[in-house]
Amino acid sequence: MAKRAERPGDPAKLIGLLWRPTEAVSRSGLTPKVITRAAIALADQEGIDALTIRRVAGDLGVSTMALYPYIAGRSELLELMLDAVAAEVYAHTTPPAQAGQWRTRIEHIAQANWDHHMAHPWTVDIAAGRPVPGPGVSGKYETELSALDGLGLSDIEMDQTLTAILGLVSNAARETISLRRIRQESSLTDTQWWESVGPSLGKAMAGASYPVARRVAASLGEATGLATDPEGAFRFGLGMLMDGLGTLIGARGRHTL
Amino acid sequence: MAKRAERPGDPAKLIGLLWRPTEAVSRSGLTPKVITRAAIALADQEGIDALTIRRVAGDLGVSTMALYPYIAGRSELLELMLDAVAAEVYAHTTPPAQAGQWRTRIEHIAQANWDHHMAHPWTVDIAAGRPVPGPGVSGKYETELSALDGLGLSDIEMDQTLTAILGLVSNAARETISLRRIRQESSLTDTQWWESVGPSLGKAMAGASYPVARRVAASLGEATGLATDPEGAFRFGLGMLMDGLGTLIGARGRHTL
DNA sequence: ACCTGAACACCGTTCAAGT
DNA sequence: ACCTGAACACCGTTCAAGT
Repeated sequence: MAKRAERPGDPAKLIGLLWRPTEAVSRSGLTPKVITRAAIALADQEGIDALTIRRVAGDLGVSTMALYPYIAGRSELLELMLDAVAAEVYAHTTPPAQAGQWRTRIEHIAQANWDHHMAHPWTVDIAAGRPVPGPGVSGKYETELSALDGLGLSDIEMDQTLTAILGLVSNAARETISLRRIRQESSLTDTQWWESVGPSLGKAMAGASYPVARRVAASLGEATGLATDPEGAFRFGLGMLMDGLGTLIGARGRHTL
Repeated sequence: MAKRAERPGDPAKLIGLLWRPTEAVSRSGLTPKVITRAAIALADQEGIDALTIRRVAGDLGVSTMALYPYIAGRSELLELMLDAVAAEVYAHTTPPAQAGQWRTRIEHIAQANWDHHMAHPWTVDIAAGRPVPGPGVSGKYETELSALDGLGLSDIEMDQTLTAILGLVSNAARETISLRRIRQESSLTDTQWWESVGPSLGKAMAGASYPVARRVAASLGEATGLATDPEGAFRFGLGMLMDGLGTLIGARGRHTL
């Protein structure tokens, strides 16, 4: 974990980059969009740790410092990347009719975000600070809120419901992705890992006893072959959340409709 | 983001460190526990980026390389830290009676985990891979599953429900913490940030129109003064989740009880 | 047996210099 | 106007050497 001397990032400059990126092509062919595209391709293929300014510049065939006038710095580049992929989340998708079942609309949102995280795994590595004030993120937010509009929720409840749904998705995605990475790096399969850990763990745990945990872990292992099943947890959790939302909407409906 | 040459980490060695750490005190006074404690103190105060092997060694007054025989490497140290703080989550807490309301028990779990993340903000920065096979994490898991036991859920449903609850908590915690960090670093207050972003954003967005997003953002701004309210979303989401769980348990109760 | 220090192959960003 | 290269102050981990 290097110090990396990262600057906070200038919001006004960022707005310009997000909404009115320079289209003018200089002698090297660099533009904010070209750089952002190269950075996304790199992060998709090799992960966030491989995403260094030096590497992106190398991939584009220019010196490291050539990028700075176009992207301001690393944190701005990350925001440009997030906004660019956010614009694609619902691009290749036909949304369910607004007149139909709200459960279908919510499942559509959850699935699109799940697919999004799987297509761009680095999205789960970037800590969301203040919202990215760009066209991609704004359009995504508009699409998602619209699916929750007209159910009888207050504006704030709409935002909170959406946050809860997306939180469930990104949490499961984060765990799934980091499990996947560890599997790749460790060169141990899950079975091998358990074989390596199991016996010493059994001996080490000899004194202590965790009756419920032991029972649940055994059931999980039988059913999934794993000690943890983030995607299953996400689908189950989403179902419960929608059941709760149904109760809330239903109760209001009796009063207000 | 440096390459950092991080090794995957040896599971068998880790088990030993977690369950039977060397108590023998060498001439420097180093033990796994002493090192882990120093690392936690550093991460609590200065964050995960400040947690370097070099810094921990410096704080302990030894050379960098003196730590390696005791902790194996950085990734093992992180797991030792996670297990140590996991053991503290319910330590200073009186759990609600198992005979009482299950909602109370779930709220207690959620609150304890929220407090835990706030006390040790670096816990949201560490990607959970395979579960940490230590006494702290195992004890925490046992406590939490016990609170969900006997409700009529299957073992797998118990695990998935718990994952959903903890996911909601850690997601809200992660957003709250990274917002807090950005506020500290940027030296711009939220109001100043909006004043800096607002006008240029208004001009930039002139063409596009996001009617629902605009309305919801305005309501959020009025109510909370913020563009995002992770903690509110977490409490609202947890309520919905528990409503859904209640429906599920109730429906089964009618059949099975 | 335990600890140290140099070396390796990296970071993001600055600044002055080149074309 | 646009791009380059050296420099700064860092990383985790290796290995051989010291006490």
